[in-house]
Amino acid sequence: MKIDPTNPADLSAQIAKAIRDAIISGALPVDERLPSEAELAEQFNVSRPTVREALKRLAAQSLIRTQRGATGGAFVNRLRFEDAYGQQITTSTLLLSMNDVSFATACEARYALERACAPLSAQRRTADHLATMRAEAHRQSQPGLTDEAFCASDVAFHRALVDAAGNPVLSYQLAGAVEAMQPLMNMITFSARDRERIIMLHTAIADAIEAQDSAKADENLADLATYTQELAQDVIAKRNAARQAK
Amino acid sequence: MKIDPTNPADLSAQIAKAIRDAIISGALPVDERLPSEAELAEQFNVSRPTVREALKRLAAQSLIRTQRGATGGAFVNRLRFEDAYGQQITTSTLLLSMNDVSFATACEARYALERACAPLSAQRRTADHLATMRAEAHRQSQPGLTDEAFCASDVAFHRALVDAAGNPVLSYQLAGAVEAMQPLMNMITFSARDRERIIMLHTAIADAIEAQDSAKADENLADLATYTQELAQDVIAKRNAARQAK
DNA sequence: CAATTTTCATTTGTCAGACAATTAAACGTC
DNA sequence: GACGTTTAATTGTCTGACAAATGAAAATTG
Repeated sequence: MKIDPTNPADLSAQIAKAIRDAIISGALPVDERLPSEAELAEQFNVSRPTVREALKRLAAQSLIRTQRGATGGAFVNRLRFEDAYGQQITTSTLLLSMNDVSFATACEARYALERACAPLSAQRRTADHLATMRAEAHRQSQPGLTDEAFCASDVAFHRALVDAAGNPVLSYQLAGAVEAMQPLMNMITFSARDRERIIMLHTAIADAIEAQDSAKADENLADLATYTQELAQDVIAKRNAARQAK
Repeated sequence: MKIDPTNPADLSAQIAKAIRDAIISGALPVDERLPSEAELAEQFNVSRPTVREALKRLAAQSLIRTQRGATGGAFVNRLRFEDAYGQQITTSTLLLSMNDVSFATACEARYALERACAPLSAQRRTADHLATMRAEAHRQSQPGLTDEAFCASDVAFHRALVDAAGNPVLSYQLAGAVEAMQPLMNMITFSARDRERIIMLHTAIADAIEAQDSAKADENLADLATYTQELAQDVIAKRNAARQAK
C-alpha cells in the first residue's frame, strides 16, 4: 500500500484507492482492523485530516466501518446485500434522472431482466413470496389509493416476484432496475381502468407463478411491459399536445 | 438542508446525507456549484474539516467533483454510465467475494440476465458488435493464451453481446453481473478441450446473433451456462478430493 | 486602443496541534 | 471474587495556518 508522493494533490483519493485495492485483493480480510488514523498518517507520511478524508471515502462505499473507543478503529466491513441494494438503487436512480434516459429504454431493460427471473421464480416460489404478491395485488385494488402508493405497491409486487427466484445476486441486480423506475412511473396517472388492467395482469402472473407455469408468467409479463409502455406513450403524447397548445 | 445538532457524532455523515438528498431530489441540478467549504461550514455550523469529510463522501460516490481556484468549488456531477459501471463492478465483486456466494448462484444469475439481452441483441446488433464478438472468439483460439487472458477475452465477448442490445441501462446492469464473475472464473483451469467447446459455443452465439435468430442464441447461451456450471463443479469436486486426501 | 503581462482574491488541498467523547481494559477497593 | 474507578487509546471535531491552483481584474506595453 503506497502512494505517489510526487503528486501532492488528491492525496486522500490516492490513500483511499490504496486501501480499497488492498480490500478488494483480499489482503485486508473482513473484520480486519486497519491501523489507527495516527499510524496511517505516519505510514503514508500525511496528516491525520488527510487520512480521515480517505477513510470517509471508503465509509461512503460501505467498505469500512469505524468505532470509537480504546479498542475502536476502522474495520473492513462485510458488504451486506442490504447495503449494496441501497447503493445500487441510489446509483441507478441518479443514472436515469441525470442522463435523460427515456422511459422506453428503462422500461425495456427492467422487463427484460424481470422476465429472466420468471422461470426461476416459477420453479422455486415459496408460499411466502406468493402471499406477498397476492397481498400487494389486493392492496392495489383498494379504492382511494394514491398514484404514488399504487406505484410503491407495484414495486413491492415485482420485488416479491424477483425474490421468489431465490437468488440473492439476481435480487440485488434487479433492485436497481425495479426501484429506479419508480420516479419515472410516478409521472404516470393511472386511471381506474388502467389499474384494473394492471391488477388483472398481476393476478395472472401470480397465478402462473403459483402453477409453476413459466411460459404463462413470461407471457403476462410481456403484456405488462407492452401495456406500461403504452401508458407512458399516452402521457408523453398528452404532454407534447399541451406544449404545442401553448 | 438541515442536520440534527443534538447528535454531535457523525456530523459529516449527516451533512453528506443532506446534500445527497438535495441532489437526488433535484433541488441541486447538474453542474450547480455548491457553496464554498467555508460557507457550508457556516451554514451547518461546523468546522471546515467536517464539511470536507462530507464532501469526500459524496465525491466517492461520484455525486460531486471539485475544482481548485478562484471560480472553483464543488459541483454536482453528472453521473456518467462509465463511472456507474466502475462502481457497479466494484460493489458486485466485493458482494460476491465477501458473502461466500457460490459459483452456481452467481453463474445462474449472470446467464439468466444475459439471456434476457439476447433477443434484443439479435434484433439490433451492428457490424461493430459482431466484429468484436468474432475478434474475441478468435483471440480465444490462439495457443499459448493464459487462463487469465482467456477469461478476460470471455468477458469482452459477453460484454459485446450485451452492448449489442443497444440499451445502456441493460449494459450497466449487466456490467456488474459479468465482470464480477471474473474472479470466480479465474479459479477454473481451462483445458484445451474445454476451450474448444467454449469457443464453439461463442461462435454459434455470434452466428445466431448475426442471423438474428434469437431462439438459437438463447439455446447456445443455455448450453454455455450448463457447461460453465459443469466445469466449476469439476473444480470443486477435485478440490474436495484433494482436501480429503490430506 | 488592443494585446499581453502581472497582480490579486478566492477556493480547495494539506498540515499541526488541541480538546471532547467514547470505550474497553487495567487497577483498586470492599 | 464482584464492583466501581481510573486510565489509555481511538475517533470526532475544532481552530488556525499555509501552499497551490485558477480565473478575473488591473497594470503595462506596443
